[in-house]
Amino acid sequence: MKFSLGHTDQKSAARSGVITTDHGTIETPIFMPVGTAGSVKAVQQRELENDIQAEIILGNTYHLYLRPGLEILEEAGGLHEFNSWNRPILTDSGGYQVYSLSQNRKISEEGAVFKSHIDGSKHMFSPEKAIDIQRSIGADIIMAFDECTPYPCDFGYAKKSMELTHRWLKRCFDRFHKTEHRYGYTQTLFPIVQGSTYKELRKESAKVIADTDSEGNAIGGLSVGEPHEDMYEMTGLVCDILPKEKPRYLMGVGTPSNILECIALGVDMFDCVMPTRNARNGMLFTSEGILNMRNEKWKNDHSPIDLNIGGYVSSNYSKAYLRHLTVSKEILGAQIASIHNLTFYLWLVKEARNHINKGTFYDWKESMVKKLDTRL
RNA sequence: UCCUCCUUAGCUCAGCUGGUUAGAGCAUCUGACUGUUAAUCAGAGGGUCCUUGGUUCGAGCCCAAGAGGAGGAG
Repeated sequence: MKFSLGHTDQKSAARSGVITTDHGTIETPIFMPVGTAGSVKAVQQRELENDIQAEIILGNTYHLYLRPGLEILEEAGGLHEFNSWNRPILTDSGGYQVYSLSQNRKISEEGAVFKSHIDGSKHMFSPEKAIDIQRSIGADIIMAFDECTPYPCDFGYAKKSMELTHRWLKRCFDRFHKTEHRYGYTQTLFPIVQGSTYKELRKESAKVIADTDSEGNAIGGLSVGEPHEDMYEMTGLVCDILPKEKPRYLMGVGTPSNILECIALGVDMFDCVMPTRNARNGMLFTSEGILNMRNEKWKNDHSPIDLNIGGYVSSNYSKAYLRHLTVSKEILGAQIASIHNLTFYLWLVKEARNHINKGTFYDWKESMVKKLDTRL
């Protein structure tokens, strides 16, 4: 993997750049649609490529390991072959499941024991295992196995957890360096900053991560329920410490305005389930603001979903039609809403990139943020 | 013409030997959702209990008449 920095904004830490992987290039800042189980829910790969113009998507170690399982993925020749997506893929390590499946797991120095949410069976995830699985999946960017702490989290636990994540990180790198990519495409491992909402822990963690020989770095443990100001403060703090010449990935973020604010703080990569999950639940993000498609007020609104962002789906289907599909629980409603929301997210980061390159990012961001959080 | 059964929320229906403010599912409306255990979850509104009269301290429930519906007999 290679990262070359483009322009940097004068009034903020925002920057543009290009990531080069064996599966193609990614222009940053970028939003990465989440495809947990090898599928961006309700969206086909050709729609991701043609309509949404996604440049990289996510997969999830825990979910793919449980289903379909590594044997099938290896048989297929890796996830790219299996799901017919031949652009870059990033896999999360299962670290987030340490948080989200907290009812069904136990953490020790060795790793985490999970009870499968599918059949209740027990599985051990260690840093080594997380790397091995991600070698089998074959993503271009793979993630260190970490513990994502909940919010709120007391200082003592946050510190202990961060230190464990750091020890796990060393084991991840050891395993990563001792193993090879499987399918002829190189892989790169991103370490993850933790430290909850404590400045001194975040600084400490960021220094540890900055000192690794990684090709890119991630910030985890945010957007788990903390106030936005905390999220921005931690992100800004960490970005100042992480090296400029490596891409910065803020995991799990976020709302459209979260993304613009964090681009301003120096983040290059984002992923979030929000555009897809909320789409399936009837919520649309548009260039004018947020709307709930179930609301009665769209019943007779025959105007297109969003004319400002381009794309077939957003400029052809009307709000009234999408409301009808949503209220009727037609599958097509979930598909249209998902494609629209992702098209919008990709449009948003592309606009950000263009404004960074033109030197007009900060003022544009300030005016956009107000609009994006408006409830229509 | 007679007999039997039915009538409770927009719809389909619960509602005990009569006893607080009549419930459910669906539908409607509204909200939540941030490295997906989620096409999910939560909340709200909505009633002439067919009508009228009676019995009773008290009736969705018992009695009478009527209205509407379903089935059966002739």
